[in-house]
Amino acid sequence: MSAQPLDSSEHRSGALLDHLARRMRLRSESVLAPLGLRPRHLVALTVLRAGGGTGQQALATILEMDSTNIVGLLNDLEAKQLIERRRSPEDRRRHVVELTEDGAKRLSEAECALASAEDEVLGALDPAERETLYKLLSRASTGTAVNCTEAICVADDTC
Amino acid sequence: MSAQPLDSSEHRSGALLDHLARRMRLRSESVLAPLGLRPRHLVALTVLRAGGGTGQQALATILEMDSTNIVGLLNDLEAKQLIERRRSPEDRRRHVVELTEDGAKRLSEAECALASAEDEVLGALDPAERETLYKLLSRASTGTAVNCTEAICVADDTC
DNA sequence: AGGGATCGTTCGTGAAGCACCAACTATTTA
DNA sequence: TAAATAGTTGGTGCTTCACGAACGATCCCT
Repeated sequence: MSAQPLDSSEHRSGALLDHLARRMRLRSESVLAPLGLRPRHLVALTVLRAGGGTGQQALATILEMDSTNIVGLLNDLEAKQLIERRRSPEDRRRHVVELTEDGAKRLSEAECALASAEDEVLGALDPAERETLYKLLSRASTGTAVNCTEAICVADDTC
Repeated sequence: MSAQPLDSSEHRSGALLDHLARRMRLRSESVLAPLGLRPRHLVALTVLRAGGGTGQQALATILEMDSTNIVGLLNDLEAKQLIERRRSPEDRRRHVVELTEDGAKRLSEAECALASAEDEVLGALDPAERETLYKLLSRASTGTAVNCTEAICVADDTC
């Protein structure tokens, strides 16, 4: 699928993506530590916010992680009461994972805390460009557009 | 520097960046293996192509890696004759690192080989959007625009 | 009711990436 | 000459991660 041949000018984003993600992650770690979160957790929470109510096998597919490793990740998050696992009524084998209120709040806090990190890494881009970047990344990461009705960053003082 | 306060709508790209980079990296590894390269090598080569002729300490700063680990990375690349270390005439302590012809060629090959991976990961974006993404990432990663006079993918059959 | 498949879970193992420290050489600079 | 800098080497330990094996619970099909 998607055998669309690109034009002659080949601009591969892979390495750049990797590079920027690394730089972002390095800064994120120190900022996120006081919140008890790690970059991976952030990714998971973000995905959950975007497409909540997924079983954790589906989550494993989205995050492209081994399902056994998903368990540990979710254990962390559940211990902190940022997510909830509920058994699906339709299929009681299934654990439906959802963000709790605390989780959404913590995610917003984390995003606020990351503002300075992002300013550093994306310093060369103006706000409009960052918004464009966000939209592109968002579309790419979910395959479908993520409706932006969340994350108003109501949280605390740091913002 | 860059204490520009963002507007009210908070869209943090960090997690998405991480997510996409991971997906890309997973696919890249298998594709790159036959070329004897790893994603990290690709990143280094890409940075070198963009801002060649840097000392390796500067490289460490750009890549935000420990300089001791840079050495190993460059050793790999030099052993494959993809880069050259030359002593700077001005400061003979310094090793100026530059892409060799082989290196540029190999990089192009690698980028071609990554086309399918990128198609998968960025499948939701059309070519114009990918180009936009590339430009944004490129600007962000170097701080300044990268002149796009390279990587015409002259290489081989796979492209 | 029985049998096979599926979801989540736990445990363990091994490889890889990476930060960090310490020591050394060659070279520049004060 | 002494101190600082660029690169190199070697080692140590932490963390992440993929992968395998086994298990209970549950669904689905016959």
